[in-house]
Amino acid sequence: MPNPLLARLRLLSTLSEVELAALEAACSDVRQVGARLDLVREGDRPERLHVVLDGWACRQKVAADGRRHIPALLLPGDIGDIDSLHVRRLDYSVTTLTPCTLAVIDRAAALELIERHPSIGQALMWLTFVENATLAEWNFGLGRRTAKEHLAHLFCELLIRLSAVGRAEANGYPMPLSQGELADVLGLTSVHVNRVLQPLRGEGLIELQAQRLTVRDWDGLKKAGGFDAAYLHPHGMSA
Amino acid sequence: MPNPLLARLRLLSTLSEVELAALEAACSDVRQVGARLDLVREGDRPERLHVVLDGWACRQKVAADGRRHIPALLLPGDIGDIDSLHVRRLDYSVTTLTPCTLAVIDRAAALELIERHPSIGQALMWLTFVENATLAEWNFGLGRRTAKEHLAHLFCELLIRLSAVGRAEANGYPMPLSQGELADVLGLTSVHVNRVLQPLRGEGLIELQAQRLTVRDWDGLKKAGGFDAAYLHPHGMSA
DNA sequence: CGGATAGTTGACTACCCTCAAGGTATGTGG
DNA sequence: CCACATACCTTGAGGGTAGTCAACTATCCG
Repeated sequence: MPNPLLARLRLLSTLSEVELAALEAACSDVRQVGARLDLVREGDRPERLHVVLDGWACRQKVAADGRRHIPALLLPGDIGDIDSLHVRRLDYSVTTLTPCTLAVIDRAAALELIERHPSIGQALMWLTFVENATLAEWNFGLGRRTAKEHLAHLFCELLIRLSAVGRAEANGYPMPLSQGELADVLGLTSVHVNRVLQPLRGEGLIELQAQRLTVRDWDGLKKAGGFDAAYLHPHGMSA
Repeated sequence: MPNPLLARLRLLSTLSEVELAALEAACSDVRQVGARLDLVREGDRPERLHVVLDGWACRQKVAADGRRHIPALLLPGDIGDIDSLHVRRLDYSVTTLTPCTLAVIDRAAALELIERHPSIGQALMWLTFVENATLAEWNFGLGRRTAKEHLAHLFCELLIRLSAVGRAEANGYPMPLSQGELADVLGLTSVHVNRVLQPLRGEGLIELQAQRLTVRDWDGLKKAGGFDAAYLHPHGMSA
């Protein structure tokens, strides 16, 4: 199975083959883990970075009273805890949502890699900027979009992101999240996610069944979510 | 007037005096600008970085129908558009909220500075991670906190951030945002901000008048907002 | 077949929005 | 100095989106 982080950076960054090979070598410690498992926990002092090679994971924050929020979905090619490089205390947990294949990189090894290949550092910084842009877009969704718009927008984002790493077909993709997990992404309750899903289905924009989302009307879905992919920087560092 | 970005990095990063001096030299192009001015606009191809030396600015996104959201408040010591380093199209505008003093750094010069001093690149990456953590915390506020909790949380955050750059006293700070601007941060309407402000005043947690916020009961305010400063990484890169 | 998890629906509630009006503060020009 | 304009703040009434609580159904698995 090809490494989706490499596939992504080969297409989007300006890294040379030598640098890509060095990064690939750093991803040699590959592990399989089950679903619903904490890879790191809020408050941990991070010593390892986790690259998602296959499966879905998320960052999550849980308040003292149990309120839960998911500020990031981690898809193949994403680094779950990239800030472990320079931050000494994590303020979120990284949790698998499905069984995952991960590459685990020692923090010290990653820092050494960046020192030897500054371009890799730049590529990681670029990834961080894209995450930042995504977080800002989610902010807008949480504050200024209706639940229906927000959900449609999320479905659009996931199609673009999964396509970039070869995990989607033209008209759909696997959707392993429960309505409760979608709610924790969107800042809603599972009941309301269910209710908002119905008009999206009824208007013929999507189908969602058996852990699989089918986009029936891409233009309509984009319009319903006010979606513009620019914030995902789909053309990479140099465009 | 001392450079607040330097003050911050002197305290929080592991930069040497030589590196700090190099960064200071890069900040030599200082400009004064008025309030409510766009420094860069959504869609721009960025050629300059803007460091806030004094005054308040923000990142802002405006949808086609006029809905507005502010995903970041930029205080002295913040870099308004740090992703200009590696991103070729901005997906937000940077706008001044008050008259500001700015240092303007040419993008190429900044890249050269990082190449010569990799530690400066690491410090900037750390700043980006802290921004990221702040964005994630705002996400939680937008999705999972009530309006009153969210506003209290924001007031707490601003006290910590302004204190770090010497712009707050022990019990308060200048608050130049109108209720409408606060609403665009919190994903509310100005009417509701006004209503939520009243219990915070009535319970003796804060005073807010004449563009100045006074914290009357810090513990109470923290409790009302569920505030824990850890996400701001107030002890810097190495702690 | 039994148990657990997830999805669906209904009734009721509440937080926040919309629309509208009036009040206060500040600045400007005559 | 006053008249006026312009923001911004405050308050009220009514409505809509999303939450809560609860029950029922569907699906998956051992």
